Amino acid sequence: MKFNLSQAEENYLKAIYSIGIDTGKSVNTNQIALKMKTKASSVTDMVKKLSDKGLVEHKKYKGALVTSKGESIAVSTLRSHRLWECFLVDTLEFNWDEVHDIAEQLEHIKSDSLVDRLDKFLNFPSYDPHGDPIPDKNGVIEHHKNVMLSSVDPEASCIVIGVKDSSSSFLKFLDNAGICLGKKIKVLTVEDFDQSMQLEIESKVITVSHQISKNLYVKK
Amino acid sequence: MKFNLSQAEENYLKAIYSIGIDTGKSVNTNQIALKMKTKASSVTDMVKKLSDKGLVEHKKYKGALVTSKGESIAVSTLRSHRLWECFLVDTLEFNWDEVHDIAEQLEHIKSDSLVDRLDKFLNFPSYDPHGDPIPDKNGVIEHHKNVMLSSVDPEASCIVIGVKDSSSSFLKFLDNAGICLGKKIKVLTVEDFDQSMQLEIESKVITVSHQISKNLYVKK
DNA sequence: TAAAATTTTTAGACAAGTCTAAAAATATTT
DNA sequence: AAATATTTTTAGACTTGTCTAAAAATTTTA
Ligand SMILES: [Mn+2]
Ligand SMILES: [Mn+2]
Ligand SMILES: [Mn+2]
Ligand SMILES: [Mn+2]
Repeated sequence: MKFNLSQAEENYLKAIYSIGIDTGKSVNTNQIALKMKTKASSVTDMVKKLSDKGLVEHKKYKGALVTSKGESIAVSTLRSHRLWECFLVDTLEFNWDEVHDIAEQLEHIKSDSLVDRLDKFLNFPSYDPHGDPIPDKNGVIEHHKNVMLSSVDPEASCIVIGVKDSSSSFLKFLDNAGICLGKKIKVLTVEDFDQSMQLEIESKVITVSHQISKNLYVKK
Repeated sequence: MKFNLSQAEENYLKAIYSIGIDTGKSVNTNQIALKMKTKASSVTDMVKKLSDKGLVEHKKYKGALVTSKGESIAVSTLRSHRLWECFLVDTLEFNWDEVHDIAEQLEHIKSDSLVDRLDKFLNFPSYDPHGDPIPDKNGVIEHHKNVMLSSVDPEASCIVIGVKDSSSSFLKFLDNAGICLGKKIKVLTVEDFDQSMQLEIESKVITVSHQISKNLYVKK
């Protein structure tokens, strides 16, 4: 079967797929509505449509999950999104906080070979500018282990490998704080009251809220 | 006033603008319908809408013309289209017959600086892969003089500078015939009956129909 | 210039995707 | 196990862009 999906359908599939990956469970209507910034009733309509096309499995009142066909479409949209983000940052020299909304449009361009040629031109990158893994041509994607800065113990050091939130405001905050991918962070203290953290970054000390620390992926 | 136009609106504006440039006269509903591959009634609806927005001037039963606001949007869509075609051919190494339909989608991506950054990355090209002039940042566009191969006299020589038809089938024919931009062509004879032409291209002689010769822009 | 042909517009319908408000089902409290 | 609260679905409406068929205007022909 040949799938020529609308942008809306692709966006919903991506949302259902990624919430499903995060939680491991069946995805609720309201969770989808929240992610898609739309109303539950619109979600119900779309889920029905995707279910009719065999792209999601849906049990009334019990939420939805992508099928394998649905997953492969969602993953290829993610691949396209992340490669375009690489292009925008590496080739066109956008800042990492400017590219998400543009990639949100570019990911839907229909062409048999466009994304693969882009991949080749970019020299087959493994991660996008926000540290998210890029699926390969066959849809194989590495799932990283989701260690957040918020779970690092006092005195321990780690390296920033990704951001959970790609919003412009969060990324601008990180720019100002001197935090970027690959940067080494040492956790000095964690405040018991609000879980805010004192961090040492290149011999400067700063304090960040839990809101910040739970949106940064780190390793080691 | 801020214009956030739909893809359909941008495509109609481009069509009305380019037919208007070609003919110099007010553009008929049926001409637009033909170019847009749609029905006259749909054109009437859209022309009304564009007229309400002040982007075209329309007199009932008398056709439409873009206003200066409409023209500047049409030209900036053309600029985007042609720069993306350059990118696809020069950077991603597509053949010139593969890029039109992809650029038709890419031209509608909304971003304040994307097209200008692309322009810079491509080193400010003046022509797209089909020989069409690329408007600059301010919407200034060179209009070339439209000399067709079909109007060249026997014994005269000329150089191919553009194609009027960007369809894949026409461009593939040209590839097979060894005709590309910059190629020198000598007209040997013109058949009186069907205006077919005998051409000499790099010491090979070929015959082409009027259909072909009237779709090639040449100079000298 | 009147009849015929053509072009353009109107009228009404439809599909996609969204929304609000109300009904139905499920989950949580007591 | 009811009563209450929450979630999800349905019902009906709206927008955008399209279509067919019919009416109206314009142009061409005779
Ligand atoms: Mn999207
Ligand atoms: Mn990203
Ligand atoms: Mn287009
Ligand atoms: Mn072109």
